[in-house]
Amino acid sequence: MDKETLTTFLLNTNLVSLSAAQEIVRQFNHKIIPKNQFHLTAGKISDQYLFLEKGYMRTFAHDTEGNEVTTGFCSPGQIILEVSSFFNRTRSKENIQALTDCEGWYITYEQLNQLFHTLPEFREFGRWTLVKGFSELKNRMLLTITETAEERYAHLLKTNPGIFQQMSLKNIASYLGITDTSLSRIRKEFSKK
Amino acid sequence: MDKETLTTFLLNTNLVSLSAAQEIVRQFNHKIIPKNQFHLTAGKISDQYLFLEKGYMRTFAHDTEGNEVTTGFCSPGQIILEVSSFFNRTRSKENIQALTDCEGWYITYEQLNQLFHTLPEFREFGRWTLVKGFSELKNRMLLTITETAEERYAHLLKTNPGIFQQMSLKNIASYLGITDTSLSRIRKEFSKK
DNA sequence: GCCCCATCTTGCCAATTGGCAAGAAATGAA
DNA sequence: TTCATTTCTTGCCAATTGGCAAGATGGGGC
Repeated sequence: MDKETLTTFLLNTNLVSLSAAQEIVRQFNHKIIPKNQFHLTAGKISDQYLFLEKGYMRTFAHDTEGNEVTTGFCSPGQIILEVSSFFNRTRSKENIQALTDCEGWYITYEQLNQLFHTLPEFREFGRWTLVKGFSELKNRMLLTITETAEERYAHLLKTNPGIFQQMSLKNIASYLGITDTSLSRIRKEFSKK
Repeated sequence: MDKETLTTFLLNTNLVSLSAAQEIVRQFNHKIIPKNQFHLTAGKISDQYLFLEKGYMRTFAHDTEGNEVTTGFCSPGQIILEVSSFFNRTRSKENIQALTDCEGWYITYEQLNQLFHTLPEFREFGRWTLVKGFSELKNRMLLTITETAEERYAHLLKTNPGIFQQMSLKNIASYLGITDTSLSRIRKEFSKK
């Protein structure tokens, strides 16, 4: 149980000094989430700003017909939270579930604000995290409305092949915005090339 | 040329006091953007944190084949910037163009950071802005991958009918992720109901 | 080993969307 | 007004994706 990975992560952003990183890291608490358990459940207020050290998670919501839709995928080395719920203190519409046994470090909303207040460097880090998440979502949005399902599949396969080891094809299909039937067919066509 | 709308906007968030709002507003500079002119051009670094007081704008990017894709729509009373470019000081991939004669108030990146540094209340406001943009994009993403083009059209018509007065159907089509031909057909079907 | 259950694939057909080109309608300039 | 240009609609057909149900596959428990 050491926080080296988190410290390295903070330092690699080039936004926080070593001494600041150490002070930040001191606040984080250890967390273990066994496979299939939830880090966050829809209806609750997201209150943990989590750094995922080991394992994989997915986020999912429900569409207007009540079907489960995978909205995101979390790999080790990422900050994980439901932004809107966490910062607005509102009930989350999303669930965050462990796909494998997971391990990480978290602080509460209270602790985060305390750190934001006392450490400008951590504020910078927090902003960087938000901006990064925002940009990635924007890229995904552009791909989604401009490319075909097959192109989106190819793109995912190229940029994030690891997903296919962790998440069922059904979940990947809903993440891509298609049915599992279509994904299966696309994979068949794709493997011929 | 007065900044009342901006002041009201700040106060309505319930995040800034009147005295803080007045101090913030003092920093903003007036800006006029005639119809069809660009507020931001792809390749440039977004350096204006703009409050749009009058007029409408759209943001657009280019897909992998080089086609123009409308990625967003800006109405009066919104903060307008290319988040990633502005905060990371990187070249924007997006353009922001006036659809009508526009008028607003802006501060530079430099000024924004100065205000963030001296006024915690403005930091709160800045965070609120980012979180709001993020949540809206997430909602749009969920709609995009779960609903049909017709449902997305109906949704847009319901939540933002004003767009249809400002933006061409071709631009609205690319915003919805379909061709103008399909949108035309969808509108025809839709008007029968 | 065997069975059960969830996941994945496939076949059939329908619905949605795209591509292209021609024509209609609206807009703007002179 | 007239003309030119852009925008929008429509017809035809092809490609993509969905819905459903049956069958194949594979992993976990006993």
